[in-house]
Amino acid sequence: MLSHAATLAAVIPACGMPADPRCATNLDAGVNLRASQRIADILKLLSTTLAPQRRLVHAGELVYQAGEHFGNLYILNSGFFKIVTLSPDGREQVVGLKFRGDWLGFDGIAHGSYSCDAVAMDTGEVWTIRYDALLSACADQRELLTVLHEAMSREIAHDRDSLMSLCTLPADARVAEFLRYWAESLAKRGLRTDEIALRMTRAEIGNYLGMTLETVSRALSRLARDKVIGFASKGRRDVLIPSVAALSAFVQRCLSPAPMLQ
Amino acid sequence: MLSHAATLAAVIPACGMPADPRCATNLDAGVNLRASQRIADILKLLSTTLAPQRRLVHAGELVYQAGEHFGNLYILNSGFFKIVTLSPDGREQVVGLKFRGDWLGFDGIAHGSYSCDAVAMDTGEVWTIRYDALLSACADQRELLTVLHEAMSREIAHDRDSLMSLCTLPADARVAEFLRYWAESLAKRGLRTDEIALRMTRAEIGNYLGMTLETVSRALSRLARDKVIGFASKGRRDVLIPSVAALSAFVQRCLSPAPMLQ
DNA sequence: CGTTCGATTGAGGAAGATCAATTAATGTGG
DNA sequence: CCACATTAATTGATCTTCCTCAATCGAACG
Repeated sequence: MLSHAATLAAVIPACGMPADPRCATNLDAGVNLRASQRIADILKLLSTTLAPQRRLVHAGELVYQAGEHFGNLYILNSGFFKIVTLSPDGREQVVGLKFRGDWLGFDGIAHGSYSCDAVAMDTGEVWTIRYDALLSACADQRELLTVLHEAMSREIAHDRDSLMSLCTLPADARVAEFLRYWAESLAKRGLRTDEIALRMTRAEIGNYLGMTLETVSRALSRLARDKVIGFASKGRRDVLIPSVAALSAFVQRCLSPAPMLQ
Repeated sequence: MLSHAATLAAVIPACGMPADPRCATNLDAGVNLRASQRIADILKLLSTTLAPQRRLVHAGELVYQAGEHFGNLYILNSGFFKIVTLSPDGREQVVGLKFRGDWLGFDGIAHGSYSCDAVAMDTGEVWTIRYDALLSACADQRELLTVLHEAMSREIAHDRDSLMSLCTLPADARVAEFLRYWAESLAKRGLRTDEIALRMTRAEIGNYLGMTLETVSRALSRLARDKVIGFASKGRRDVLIPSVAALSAFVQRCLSPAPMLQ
């Protein structure tokens, strides 16, 4: 059994869902520990070399705003944030979610002004770094430039993943994948994933995933019915995720039209 | 009438669609001329300071491949390219289109290997730049670093626009917006936009826009029926765009449910 | 000249949007 | 602390959009 799993892993190295869920948990534990440590290291590096201005923000407050003159990049030390763009004709769209260690404001570099709003979804700490000061510091410290480019690269790669999910997954799978990504993000920051507090309304989730709030609600109900997720005792805002692997499995099940139970 | 339009423009300053199309054309001509010149300047700068290896690629050939070890960034001197990602479970997705002056390979910086394929859609010239050589050059020349960061920033901002289109526009509008973006991209490179050769099949366009090839075909037929686009005499691959502003107007018409002719 | 691939168009069906009603959670002022 | 108002979530019924399946047509190519 173990050897079979090992063979599978060798054949499909990029596959995110090994046969044995416990195996995945153990593997991921190591990966997440390293990721969590790396985020901490980077924050420490930035803190010591740049002495960023620290700012506490509360739910609903803006880190920066569309149209505002670009001059700073922001790094999240804690909290959860959403990136919202507003089109000229009034369409509003959540285009990103940000966690501890993530950078904000890259979109401003090219245009000279930010093209979106960055909104706190709960209380958090934001570090402000002047872009020109960062560039100066990068001249001395190559490590800093590497960190910056990695952050931008990761954002580009992740946006492409989002595009893929939007284009290829049916609604139920998109919701499951959304929860999986949220749980993964928490895990990579050393946080619990068995009970997560989505700080977004169904409408916000739906907006982010390109569907209506009713469809989100139905998808969540279906996930709960299939025991892939649960709801916390108080309210249905907090989601219980017994197994992140089960979420991945649900996504795959949506894609294979073969064995659809009832 | 004119004063009414002027009032509207004042109220909605960010609106991309002035009342008088000729006005838009004249304005855009200036913007595009500057954009075209800027692209040429950047290519010249890169060429002189980095002496990149130049490589000719033909339709269907890969610039780089998913999984390949990261070491280079690529700059397009000519041609049209698509970025394709393949998920572990076999879903294939066109996640980007690239033109002269665009950079390829940013996604590789974070992971250490590219996460997608870059495929030429016709004959073009690609410049290869070693990433570490680029960083070294950036240490001496601040201008180079600015150019690099602007390119990454633009990619991030554009990915968000794509996300917004996917999430908020109905199929017909998405196709119109796709054509508008393509035309805009050509204009910014000093190329004609009244007759454009889409080097993609309906299936590829549909994949990129998150819809089926039949829906793309029907959308194009509808656009042609409404005289927003036309088809070149030979075949229906090449699209005639008498007015880019008319494409924008069509997108807006799809969004306002009010005056739907028949 | 037939073969193949891409595009178009139609008919039917399914996923998801819209509309509407109900319930649950949250907050507010008395 | 409660009655009330408000906002969020759920669920059902219906309708629209888009997908799927299928047939036809056209262009390119050996």
